[in-house]
Amino acid sequence: MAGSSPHYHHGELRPALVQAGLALARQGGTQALGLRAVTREVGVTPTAAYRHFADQHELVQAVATEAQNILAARMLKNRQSVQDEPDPGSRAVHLLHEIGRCYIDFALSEPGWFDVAFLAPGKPRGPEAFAAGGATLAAPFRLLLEALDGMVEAGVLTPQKRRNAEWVCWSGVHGFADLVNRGPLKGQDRTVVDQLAAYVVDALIRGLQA
Amino acid sequence: MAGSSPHYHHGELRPALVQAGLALARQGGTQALGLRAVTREVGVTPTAAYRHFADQHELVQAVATEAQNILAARMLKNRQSVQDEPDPGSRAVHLLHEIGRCYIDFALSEPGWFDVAFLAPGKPRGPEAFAAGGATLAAPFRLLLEALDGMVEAGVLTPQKRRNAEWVCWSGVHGFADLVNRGPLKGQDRTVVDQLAAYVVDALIRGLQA
DNA sequence: TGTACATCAGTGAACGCGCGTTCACTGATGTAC
DNA sequence: TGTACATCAGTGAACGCGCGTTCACTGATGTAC
Repeated sequence: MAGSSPHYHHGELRPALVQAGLALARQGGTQALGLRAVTREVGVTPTAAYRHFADQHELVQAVATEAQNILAARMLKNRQSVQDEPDPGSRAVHLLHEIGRCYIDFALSEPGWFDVAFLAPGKPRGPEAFAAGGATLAAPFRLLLEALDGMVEAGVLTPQKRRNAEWVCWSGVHGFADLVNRGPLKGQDRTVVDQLAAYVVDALIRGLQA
Repeated sequence: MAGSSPHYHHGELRPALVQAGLALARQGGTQALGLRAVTREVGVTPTAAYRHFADQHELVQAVATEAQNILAARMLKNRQSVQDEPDPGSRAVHLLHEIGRCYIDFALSEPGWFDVAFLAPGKPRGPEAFAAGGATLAAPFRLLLEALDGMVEAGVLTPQKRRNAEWVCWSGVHGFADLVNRGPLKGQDRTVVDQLAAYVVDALIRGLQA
């Protein structure tokens, strides 16, 4: 790392820091994202980070966004596999199912990234960041909204039941992920957990439609 | 605190530390439970804690259990209010509803305690602690199981759908709580959140029964 | 093309901090005779 | 009831640690003439 004297002068330090942050977070979650740790990983002085981020929190935030994007990319990839379902209704339902499964799978297979992406403490903690904006909305959440809207279009979810549906979905998968990663289901067999995950997602979707 | 020289010699230091821990956690969550911070609060040397706890983690664990018990007590209290429902079926359903609502309400009104109780990192993290034991099972979780069993007895939930039902419930309320406390719903109006909570719990229960 | 200069992304040293844990100790408690 | 003693829950000082952030600086980059 430090051996090759990378010369970040007027270079790509910012993205390099974010990438290093991703690598560290993958192993150790949010708490591995010390400002010193990240700069050390890149082979640069701690102070250098302050040219690109106001403080540690801003760095963590950047890594969090990147991790969210990784999940979104996986969701999009999985979307292909549902595409060839002929019936629009069951295609829409399957898509939602996939999104839920993908969220949980991400949490299980990349707990460190999941931690940064969805559990990292924000600093000021206002509702603004997510609220209803659009640009600042987490990418995976946007895909969830699209999937739900798609169900309405396909006629498998009434507009009335569309209301608040996103919170039911997100609560369910997010909670399940947390129970498995840090709660009572921790250490359970992966196959058991996967079956349970499928069941939970099923129950959630049934709850939406009922 | 330190002024009155409390003389914990052969006294009640252990419970005093747990109580102090609860007080600190109420404000600052798990991260406020530094071993030094807790002993300082009681007015005692950091070293003294090691007579009662093997290490910091054991202290945190004790506070966590206490916080869980507080929630369980609240759930039991709310149970009374459902007791006078005449029909056994709708009583059982209402009870489950109350338990869910209670969990979420606890998370919202006592985020610090909720954090220690359900989000504090365990140290070794095995499945043993919760798994299926009984004594080591978190008290609020036991109440959830009872409520679900009650629904089966009352005939409003088939034994087949009883399977895994606890995970659907817990995932949903736990996830919702986290979304409100630290996620996208943070800072939202309390009345809005309460309505949303009721809707989510409704959807979950419907999902179980459908 | 070559020189003088302004910009600004890095360096290196230092700041003050609080943490968990250890060690040898002391002095109050409770017990045996 | 009184004395000698063992127990053990506390003290106080020290350990080594890594953290985020600041400051004055330096030296590479890119620009103007």
